[in-house]
Amino acid sequence: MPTPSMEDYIEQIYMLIEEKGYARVSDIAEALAVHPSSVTKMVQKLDKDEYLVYEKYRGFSLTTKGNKIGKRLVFRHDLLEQFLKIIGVKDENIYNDVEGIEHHLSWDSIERIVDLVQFFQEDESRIDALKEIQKQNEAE
Amino acid sequence: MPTPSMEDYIEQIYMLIEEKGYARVSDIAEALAVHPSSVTKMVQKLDKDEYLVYEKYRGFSLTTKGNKIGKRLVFRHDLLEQFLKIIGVKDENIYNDVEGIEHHLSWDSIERIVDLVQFFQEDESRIDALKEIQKQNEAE
DNA sequence: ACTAATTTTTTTCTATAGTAAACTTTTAAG
DNA sequence: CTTAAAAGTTTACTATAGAAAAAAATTAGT
Repeated sequence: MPTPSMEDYIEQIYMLIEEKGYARVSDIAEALAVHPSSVTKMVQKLDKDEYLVYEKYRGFSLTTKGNKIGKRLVFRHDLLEQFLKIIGVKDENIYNDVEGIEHHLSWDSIERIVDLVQFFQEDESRIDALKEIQKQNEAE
Repeated sequence: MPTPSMEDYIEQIYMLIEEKGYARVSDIAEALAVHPSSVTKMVQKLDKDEYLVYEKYRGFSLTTKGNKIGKRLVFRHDLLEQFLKIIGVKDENIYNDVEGIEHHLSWDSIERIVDLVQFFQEDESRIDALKEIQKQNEAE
């Protein structure tokens, strides 16, 4: 099982590869706001654990295992962003909150949140009712 | 700002004091599943940061600051348990998930979850509608 | 093709938080 | 009131993850 930090890297690498076809150390460092030296170290660990294949100075690509996990991590991340958005969390808090919690929820909880998002999407009046409660509570 | 680990200790100490009037190193160690030596070390740090007053071998008690924070942490923990319960997460996953995420949500998100819990509590048919969606999704 | 700039890697260092084992203090039993 | 057990503390060690600075490799400009 990858650690939370390993998950951050796998997720980010997956997204970069999806978006640009490849992932470089400096892109990852930038996206995760860490130093390139930290990226190199982690990439070496991810290679050892077979999430990717690493060739010094030449780059790396996800293994089947890494790719499969990456896909799930991105799905989970996007779901949680959607969820916080729906319940009215301010945009400026969403990224950090998702970043913090995504690694700590069981897949049971994730599935329940899938249902919950669907619950709100399939009948917009539910969102309105929630907003109404928020307005009430805000007033106090 | 306390780290996630510090929050765990403050929260646990607050609960023990509420429940029994005092908190001992061994109780905390037991509750958090760490060794007594880890508790001593952390208690010393919490004393240095003025969340509690520590007297070697004699015990400790929360400062006003520690008490105020402890109260909020326990509130947050209980809220998140309620939330996961309502959306149908299995009991055996709730504790770990809450333990994982509680330190990583902004107070903005916490307030939105307060509203969400109220949304479900104030009209039970909403819970039924959610359960209906869960049944559908489970079938697939 | 050569050198300068960029990118990546290595090495050494930091902080947090936990453990094990030895040690000290407190408490409780006789 | 002494001593054994229990509770708590210290010290030295571990792992994870990140940073700074120096070194190495790659790439880009001329």
